[in-house]
Amino acid sequence: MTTMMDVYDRLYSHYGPQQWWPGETALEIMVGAILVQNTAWKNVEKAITNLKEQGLLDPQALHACHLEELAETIRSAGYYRLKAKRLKNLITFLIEEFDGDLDQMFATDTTTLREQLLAINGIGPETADSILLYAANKRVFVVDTYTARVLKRHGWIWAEADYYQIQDHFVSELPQEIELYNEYHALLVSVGHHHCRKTPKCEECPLADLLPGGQIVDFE
DNA sequence: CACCAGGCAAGTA
DNA sequence: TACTTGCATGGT
Repeated sequence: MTTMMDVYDRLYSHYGPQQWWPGETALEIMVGAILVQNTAWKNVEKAITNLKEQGLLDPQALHACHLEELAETIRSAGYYRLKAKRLKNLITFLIEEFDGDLDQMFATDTTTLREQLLAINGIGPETADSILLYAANKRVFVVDTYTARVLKRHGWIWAEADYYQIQDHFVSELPQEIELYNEYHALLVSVGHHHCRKTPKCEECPLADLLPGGQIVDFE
């Protein structure tokens, strides 16, 4: 029987420590979490560089920036008009509820803050949890597309499992430690980038021998 | 050329 | 509730 800890050990042995999130400040991590929605990280990097050059990686500056100017600055991240609005929604929340103070925001009870984040238009479960784990340093397990694919293709969860069922699968099996949650999600993205894509390359995957019958359980 | 990327919300029935 | 569609740039 394969446990989720076995999977972690294999991924860690193969890929090593991932040093996530790839961002300097808490604000940069939150901005990145929105910009990376259904988008390659490479496209987000240029957008964040542009924001830094424009001096926009700051709560007050973002709040003061016009929507159209913000949209042009983050153009390379794709869905740029949509994401400009989503960034504005998050910043407005930060300014109005916490006076633009991230430490004050992160001092909020985790369950309450999660509900508040989910109430913001443009922030769903993965974005909220990414912010909580990687920006706020809270003990929250992040689930993304790759995570679902890895578990479903290996038959470790039923194909119809939703976000919260997948999240519970990890939380109920693993030691509940922030560092483990942090590293595990990053490792799942890494194996996703290399192998567990829509057209998977399972041959050299560190989890290849765990496939049921050596076959991919196709659920898409 | 087609396909995909570290989602989410709104519309339809 | 359960599908479907729009959003968009940039790499393979």
